[in-house]
Amino acid sequence: MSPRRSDPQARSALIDIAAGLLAGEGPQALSARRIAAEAGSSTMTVYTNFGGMSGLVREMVHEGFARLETYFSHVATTGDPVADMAMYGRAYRHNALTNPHLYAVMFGGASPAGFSLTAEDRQHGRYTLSTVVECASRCIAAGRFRPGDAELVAHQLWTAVHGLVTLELGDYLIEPCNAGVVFEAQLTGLMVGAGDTFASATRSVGSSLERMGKEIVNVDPDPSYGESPRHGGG
Amino acid sequence: MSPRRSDPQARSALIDIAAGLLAGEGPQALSARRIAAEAGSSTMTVYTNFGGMSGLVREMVHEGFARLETYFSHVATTGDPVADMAMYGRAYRHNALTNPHLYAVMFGGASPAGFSLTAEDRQHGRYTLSTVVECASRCIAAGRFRPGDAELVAHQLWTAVHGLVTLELGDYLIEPCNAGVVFEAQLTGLMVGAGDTFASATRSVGSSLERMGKEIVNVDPDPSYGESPRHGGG
DNA sequence: TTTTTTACATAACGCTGTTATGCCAGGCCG
DNA sequence: CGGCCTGGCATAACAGCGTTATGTAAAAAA
Repeated sequence: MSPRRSDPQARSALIDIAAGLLAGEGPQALSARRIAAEAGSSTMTVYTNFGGMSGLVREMVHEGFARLETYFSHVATTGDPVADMAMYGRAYRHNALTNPHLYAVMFGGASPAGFSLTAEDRQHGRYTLSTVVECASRCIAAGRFRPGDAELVAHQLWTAVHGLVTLELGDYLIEPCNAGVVFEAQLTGLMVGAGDTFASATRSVGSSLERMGKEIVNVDPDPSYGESPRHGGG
Repeated sequence: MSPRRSDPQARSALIDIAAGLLAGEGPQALSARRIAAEAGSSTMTVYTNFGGMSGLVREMVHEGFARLETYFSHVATTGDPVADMAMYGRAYRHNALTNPHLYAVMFGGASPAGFSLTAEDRQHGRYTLSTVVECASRCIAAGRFRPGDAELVAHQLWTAVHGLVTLELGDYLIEPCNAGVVFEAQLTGLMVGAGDTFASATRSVGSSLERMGKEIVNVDPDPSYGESPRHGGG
C-alpha cells in the first residue's frame, strides 16, 4: 500500500495486532498470514521485522513479562513483607487470568509448533521475579520467614503459584475445588511453610520425611517407553 | 503391504509408535505422515483408528495418566501418611521427568496446534489423583494435617508440584536454584503448611494476610490488551 | 541525477491435518 | 461355489502453515 521506509512503529504495530489476535481468537490465530492480512501487508513484514514467527512470538513473550512487571510495580508496599508477598502472588495470578493465552505462550509453549525460548528469554523472564526475591529477603530479614536462601523461597512461591495458575487456565481445577479457594489456601500454606514455625514444625514432620528413601526412582513400569534420560535424579 | 482386516492391535501399535516418536524426537515428530511412515502404512490409518490426530493425542494423554497411575501404585505404604504423601510427590515428579514430552502433551498442550482436551479427558486425569486425595484423608485422620477438605489439600499439593515440574521441564529453573533442592524444600514446606501447626502459625501470619485487600485486581496497566474476560475473580 | 540499499509483494517449496476417491480383500448370502 | 457388499486402506488432492527466492519500487546515499 504505502511502502514507507524504516517505519519504527511497524514492529510494535505488528506486535499489537498479534497480541490482539492471540487474545481474541487464541493461539491458532497466530499465523504469519493472518497477522499480515490484519496489518494489510504481506507475510514478508513478519520476516523483515522479526526474522520469522519465532522472533515475533519472542517479542510477545517479552511483552507478557512486561505486563507482569507492571502488575508487580502496582503492588503497594504495606510495610508487612509477608502481606506484600501474598499480594505479589495475587498479582501474578491476576496477570495470568487477564492474559491467559499470552501466559500460555510464555510458559506453556502454546505457539508455533517448533518454537522454543532462548536461554536469554528465560533469563529475562526470571529477572522479572527479582522483585519477589527482594520481598523474600525482606521477609527473612524481618524474621517472618526462616533464615535461608531468599531466591529459593521465591522460587518455591513462584512454582507453586505458577502450577495452580497453569492448571486453572487448563480447566483442570473444577468445582467444588474452586481455584480461588485453592489459591488463597495455597498462599496461606506457603507463608506458613516458609514461616518461622518451620523449625518447630520440622520436628514433628521432618522426622517422617527423613525416613523416606528415594527408591521410587527405580520403579519403571514400562522401560520400552523410556524417553530422553533427562531425569538426573535432582 | 499386508492389508489385514480388523486388526485389534493396530490401535495400540500406532500409539506405541507415536509414543516412541514423541519420546525420541519431540512433539514436532508427532505428525500423521511420520507415524504412518513409521508404521509402514498411510495416513488414513490414523483416521480409521482414531478419527484424526486429536484422537490419537487423546489416547496418548490417557497413556500418560496410566503411567502416572502405575508410578503411584508402586508407592509402598509406609504407615506414615505424611511420608506416603511426600512419596507421591516424588513419584509425580519422577514420572514427569521420565516422560517429559508426554507430560507436556498432557498439561502443556504441546500437541497439534488446535488440539484441546475434552472435559472427560480432564476428568479422567483428575481421577488419577484420587490416590493422593485418599492419602490426604489419611493425613487428616491421623491428625498430621489440620482438619479440612482432603481434596483441597490434595489439589494444593498437586498444583505446587505440577508448577515446579512444569518450570523444570521448561528449563526455567537454573543453578544455583537446583530443581531438586527446590522440590524437596517445597515438599517440606507443603507438609508443614498443611500440618497441625497451621492453627498456631496462622495466628502470627494470618493477621497480616487478613489485612490485605484485593485492590490489585483493579489495576489494569494496558486495557487495550485485555483478553477474554476470563478472570472472574475466582 | 544516478546508484545503492532495502522493505515489501508475489509466488513457490515443503510441510501439516484432513478429505474425497477408488481399490480390493474380507464376510455374507444366494 | 459365485456374486454382492461392506469397510479398511492407499492414493491424490485441498487448504493451511512457516519459510524462501525473486522481482519491484521507493527511500537513502552519492
